Amino acid sequence: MPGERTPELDPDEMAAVVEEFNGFYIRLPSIQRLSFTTLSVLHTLARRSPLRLGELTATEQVTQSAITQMVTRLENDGLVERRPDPRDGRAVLIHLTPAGAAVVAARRADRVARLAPVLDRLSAEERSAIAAALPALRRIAELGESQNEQRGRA
Amino acid sequence: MPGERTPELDPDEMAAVVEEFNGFYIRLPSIQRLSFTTLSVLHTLARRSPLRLGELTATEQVTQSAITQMVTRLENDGLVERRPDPRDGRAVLIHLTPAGAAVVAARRADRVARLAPVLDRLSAEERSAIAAALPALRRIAELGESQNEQRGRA
DNA sequence: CCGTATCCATTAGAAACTTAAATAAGTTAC
DNA sequence: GTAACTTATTTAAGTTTCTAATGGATACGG
Repeated sequence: MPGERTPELDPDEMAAVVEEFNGFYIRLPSIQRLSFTTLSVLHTLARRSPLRLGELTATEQVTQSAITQMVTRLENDGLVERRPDPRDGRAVLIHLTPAGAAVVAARRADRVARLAPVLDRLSAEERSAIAAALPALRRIAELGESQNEQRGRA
Repeated sequence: MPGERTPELDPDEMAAVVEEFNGFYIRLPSIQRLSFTTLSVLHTLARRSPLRLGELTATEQVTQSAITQMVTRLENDGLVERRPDPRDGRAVLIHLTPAGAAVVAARRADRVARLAPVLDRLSAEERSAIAAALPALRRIAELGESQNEQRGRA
């Protein structure tokens, strides 16, 4: 049909839905022995490890002193590792260890296990609609990240 | 065409994308004076207020004592209000005040203001894909919630 | 009623964070 | 090369927020 209208994307509606969805999604994992900030650090490292301690501080909402202390705790727990940065002797590179990656993976697996049965209750059309939107959501994350890097530099 | 294949929705991929997207989305608001748990409580109340203190405890990952103390702080700040439950003399109903609702709304507005320019950089197709997926995402949140209620009862 | 369970508050102490200042080592610019 | 800046650690005191344990009031079921 010629006059077919592509659906409009309203940022307000999107924000409302995302918050609603996240309210559900965030509560999916059953295991919750680590604090929110700690999990956030591990998750950040899971996506881009190694990271300098300063870079890690920039992504989280705590002071640099707090990150230093947290990394020390995580290192004692064997979840991360400090290594020298060959390109800058002052810096420290924080690496996620296999054990640390396992924690993140376990949480992901836990979420998937609880998410999958819910997805099964959707219609085929609903599932395809979500599948079709995933690349765009991924691209938002990419665009937003490069934007934040520029914000950080300013 | 007859053999058209609807795209498959892989739970693992969805979890990966959602986490990636959330990494961006969570960091959108600039104002960050309240702790994560506090914001979570306010947000929960924004969707379903009033709530008994015990119900609030069930939704968050902290002890009942921590919720009692947090509600006291929030009450001093004028963001929530304690009122007796007419149906149960032991219980307390936590109401979100207009000031509390304003905090949640301000955060939402802040997010939208930062989200909108990123959405503008997407293609029209990407935007429609997301718009088309929103109802399904909303339904997941609904389905997941009723499921969690059953989990809570068990 | 009376015992028991439920709901919330209170207390004390622990954990994690902030601020601030001092240190140390490495890099950069002149 | 030297001064100025950066990066990270350490220490200490103070604050916030959490847990654990206890207690008090109300509801509920024989």
